[in-house]
Amino acid sequence: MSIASEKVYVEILRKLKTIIQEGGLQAGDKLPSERVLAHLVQAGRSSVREALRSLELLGLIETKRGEGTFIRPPSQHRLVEVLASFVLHDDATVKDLLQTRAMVIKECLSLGAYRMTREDEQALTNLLTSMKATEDTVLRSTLSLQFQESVIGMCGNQLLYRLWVELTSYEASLPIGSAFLDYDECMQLLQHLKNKDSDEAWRIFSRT
Amino acid sequence: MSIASEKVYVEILRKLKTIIQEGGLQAGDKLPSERVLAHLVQAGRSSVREALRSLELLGLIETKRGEGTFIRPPSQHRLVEVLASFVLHDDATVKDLLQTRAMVIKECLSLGAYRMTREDEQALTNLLTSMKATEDTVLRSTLSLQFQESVIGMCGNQLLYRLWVELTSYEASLPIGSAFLDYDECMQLLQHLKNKDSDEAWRIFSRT
DNA sequence: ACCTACTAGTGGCCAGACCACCAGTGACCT
DNA sequence: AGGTCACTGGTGGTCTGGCCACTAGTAGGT
Repeated sequence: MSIASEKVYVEILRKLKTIIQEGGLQAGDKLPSERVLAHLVQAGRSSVREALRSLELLGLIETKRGEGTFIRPPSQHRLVEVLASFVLHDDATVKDLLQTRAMVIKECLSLGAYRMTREDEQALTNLLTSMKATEDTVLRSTLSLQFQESVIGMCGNQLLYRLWVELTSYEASLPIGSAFLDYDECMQLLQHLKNKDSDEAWRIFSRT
Repeated sequence: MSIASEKVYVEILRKLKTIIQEGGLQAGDKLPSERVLAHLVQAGRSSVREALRSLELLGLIETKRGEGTFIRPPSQHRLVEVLASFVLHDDATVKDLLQTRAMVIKECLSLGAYRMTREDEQALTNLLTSMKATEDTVLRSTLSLQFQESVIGMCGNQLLYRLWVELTSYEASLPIGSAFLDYDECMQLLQHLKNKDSDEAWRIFSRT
């Protein structure tokens, strides 16, 4: 037993993280099987499963019966969403989340406006034309989200980007939700970014 | 099996939620034992444990060997910690970290400046006098940290506060010099906050 | 009245079993 | 040679039963 007699599944989580890091595993990669992991970590399979289950619930990994366990891309995390589903209707918490998300967006915009390259511009423009072309509302909202994701990503700060992803996945699960921007808004957003006017860009988000 | 042949532990989570709601269980209350739950939910104990473990990782419940499982108050939820442990350590660069922390501080200051009460002011002043009184450098830095912590906490956003805590503690573990404020800086900070001048307050932090 | 030892109940952990499922493989038939 | 199909090994999904360590309450002794 370790010095601190820590719970086994927490220990496993830690070791799992080092396994992932040292193995250089990326999103989509396959983890060792539960039985192998149990042997690697010198623990029972059930303990390994307890650890994996925690991660699965959070959307950090995905398990497929008959195939294996795979690492999920950050865009599929459900950290905030899960917590929110259990802590119901806490107004203060909701306010905190929305407030924090707003802050992240604002910061990403002000960083991104000055980092936007010609390629970024082109990619965003392409998304816009795709948006205009389609009538499928589902596809439209997907593109809208992709547009936002690209804009946020331009900030060049991986940490902020992932924060935004987590917080947004929560907002999307809200009944009111609707974190989508329509075509016009996206276009204006792009224009403001071209002008490096992050304040105006932010206004697009805040006026909903 | 349910219609969608959902995974048992997810089903258990759902039932658990209804058990909590219908039982009117509050923070601090004790849940049924794992064996009882297994019987209630018509599942094996290991599946129940997998569900409970997920909740424990998030800090939604607390398990005490020999006693039982208890519901935790929202203030002890571990959303940020878990998020940080998986988002922070792998690909987060130092630049991202500092940038994000700076943003959190800035936002907390601008929120906090307008929420500061007489009590807050008094508490901060007390900390300042303690700081001035001591010569012990260790104690001084502790007080400095406490001062910052109080300032950040005034923003009234638990999420932001905990983000700051995580980011700061992580930053402190880096070889980079840490961010303590000396007595004079704390005093100026307090003065700016009194004037509700969050921009000037922020300058104290950013000039290091 | 106080301490002690016992007991029942709890979570912590594990080994093993069986199932459903998937992918690859090889034999078989055309 | 090409295509089909049953088989097989490996995987996660789940349950059972067991043993341990720990806690709190209790019955018993002093």
